[in-house]
Amino acid sequence: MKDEKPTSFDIAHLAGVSQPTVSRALRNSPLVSEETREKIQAIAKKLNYQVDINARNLRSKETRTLALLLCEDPGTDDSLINPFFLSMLGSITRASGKMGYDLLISFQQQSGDWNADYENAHRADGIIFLGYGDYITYMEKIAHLDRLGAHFITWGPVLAKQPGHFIGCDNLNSAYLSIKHLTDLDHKKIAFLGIASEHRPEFNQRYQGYVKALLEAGLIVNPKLQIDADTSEEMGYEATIELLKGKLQFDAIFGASDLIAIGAIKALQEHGKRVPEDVAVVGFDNIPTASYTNPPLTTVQQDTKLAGELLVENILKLIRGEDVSSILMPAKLIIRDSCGANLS
Amino acid sequence: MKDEKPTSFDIAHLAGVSQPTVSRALRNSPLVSEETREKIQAIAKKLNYQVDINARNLRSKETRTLALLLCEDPGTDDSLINPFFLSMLGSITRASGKMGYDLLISFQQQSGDWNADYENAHRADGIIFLGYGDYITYMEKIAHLDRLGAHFITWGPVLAKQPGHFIGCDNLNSAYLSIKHLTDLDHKKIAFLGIASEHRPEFNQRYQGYVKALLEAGLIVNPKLQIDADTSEEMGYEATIELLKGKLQFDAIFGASDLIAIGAIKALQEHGKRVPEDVAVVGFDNIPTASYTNPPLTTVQQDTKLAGELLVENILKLIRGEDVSSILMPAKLIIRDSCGANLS
DNA sequence: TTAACCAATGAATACGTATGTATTATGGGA
DNA sequence: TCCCATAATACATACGTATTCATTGGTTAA
Repeated sequence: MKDEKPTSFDIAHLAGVSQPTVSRALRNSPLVSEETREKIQAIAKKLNYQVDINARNLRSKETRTLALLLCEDPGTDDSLINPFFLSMLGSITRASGKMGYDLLISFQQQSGDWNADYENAHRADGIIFLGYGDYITYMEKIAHLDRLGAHFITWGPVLAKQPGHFIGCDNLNSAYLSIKHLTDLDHKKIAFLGIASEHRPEFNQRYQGYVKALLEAGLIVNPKLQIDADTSEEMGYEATIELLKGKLQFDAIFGASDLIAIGAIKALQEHGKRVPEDVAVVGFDNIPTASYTNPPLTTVQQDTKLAGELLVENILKLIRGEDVSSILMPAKLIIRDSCGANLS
Repeated sequence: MKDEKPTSFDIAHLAGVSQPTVSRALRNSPLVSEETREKIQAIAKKLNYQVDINARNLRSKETRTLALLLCEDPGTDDSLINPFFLSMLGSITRASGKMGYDLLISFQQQSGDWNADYENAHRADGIIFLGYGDYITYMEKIAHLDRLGAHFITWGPVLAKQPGHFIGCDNLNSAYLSIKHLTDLDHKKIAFLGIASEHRPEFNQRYQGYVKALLEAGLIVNPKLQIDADTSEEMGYEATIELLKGKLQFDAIFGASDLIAIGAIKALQEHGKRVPEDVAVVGFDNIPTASYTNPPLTTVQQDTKLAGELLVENILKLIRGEDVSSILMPAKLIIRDSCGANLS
């Protein structure tokens, strides 16, 4: 029907007032009389008027938009994302909506210039990093962002003396609890499937929890039982094959993520090992599929809903210039059948 | 270090040219000499200059942003979204990024004023609806959007004489294939779990495919074997309980979505029915979990990657004013163990 | 009665970019 | 030599809003 979007001038004209008065009236400024405000708001409603976001943002230098950046693994080209991230994504979307912020989502290569595209271009007031790729590389980028005064927060491992702000799972204690569960069930030769290098500190922290639990149970830590595997079913599968090919005995596997654990179960079963009778398995993340594996996977549940809310809450604090400190989130062990029953 | 974001005027000053020349140089306009352009671009790079998106959008009345709207079911308050939608979301994000568009994501109540917030406010050039809630209600909203000349496309059932533009799965034929698979395996009393009303046309289409396959196999269609269930494990579970409580015999269940089928399997097994020996089960969507249920679920795979790409491609066509027609996407039957082996 | 004051509104302007028009310089053809 | 076409650039302005400052009319206190 109407071709042209109405502007505040149109409304001003119709109401017989000036444009600034319209602007004020629509923002419920106390500077306009109640009578005028009501008249203006009625006209605005009738015309289906909406403030032009771009004009407003240009003028007020604020976007009320957050950017969510997922670092894309160059390897995986198809659209299968880590289900744990998807769950986080859902909770972040809701949380930012609740706070009146729009959410801009983007997949980025780690090689890209992250800041350029978002805050610097006034596209968003702040950035939430969900998957950041390689940690060492990320740190270099962070340093740059920080120098530019960008507002950003990261879902990732909380370390000492870290630049930027992080919210992450208490990997060490969560992994510790998992392993303790295994040792309590009398498992003695527990393999760790996951990258333990500095490039993946969250896995590294889980490895530390693993070591702590073993030592506490009086068991020997055998580094040969640690096999590198990144978060995917394939990597978990292959790592398990490698383990099976080796000469070392093992009676349990800690998969540093559910996908790894799922791949492990598959490999074990294909090679005639029963889970949990021959080999117990635990995972990490509690992705939806974890309760449907056969047997159902004992794993560590991360509270993605709370995590999303905290990420949003804290990035908003940063935007407002308030102080923020990194947050370590406790996780919970979900016990299912993949570890076997307590034999004691 | 620097407090103020540099503007095109700053660059112009440094380069000894005017601001419009900077604008043109950065957009590679043929109106500026190569020499000038290179000088300007070098300065821009050094200053880490980025065009202010808001100013550009205000001026050019274009946002290069798409909005993705998920209609939020008022019932489910937590952040567990339908995994099928999450998969679509991932593919849409990638596709729009590939086309140079930003993606704005929002969960909406069906009661909200969808258009107001996005295109009308110049926040996005077009809208992709992923979950639209109740179809009848949605149609009313669509009519309004259409009248306003909004650009939008919907992932949903393709029907005759539909306003707006839809891209959706070929529900009828896909369900037909599933049921035919069951009848080929000699199942005769097949239940349909899913809402078959006009409020959920995609389920309705699946029901039509179900009917078609039964008739073709010379079987009787018993409406009592259709039980309402919306897409969730709980609803599938409850519908199956209802089925079990009834006096009707059945030897197979078609779950109108994987989540329904998963709930059905759970209910069946809890009540001492073996799957697939006593009751075969098929699902729809091929969510990641489908291959991990016990037994693994035979289901219909939707090509979410292609769907996401088509949605983005076509909304861009609409934005450019090109013609677009609705698209019906073929799906593929994924045969797993939940239907049993061919007995013939 | 008058000065000071407050409430309500209008006028002017800035935000940073993109584009239509005007201007300058340069070169070629007659 | 002069004119015109063309290339390159500058000038002026529009986009729609929000804010600062100025103005108006009416009210209160001295």
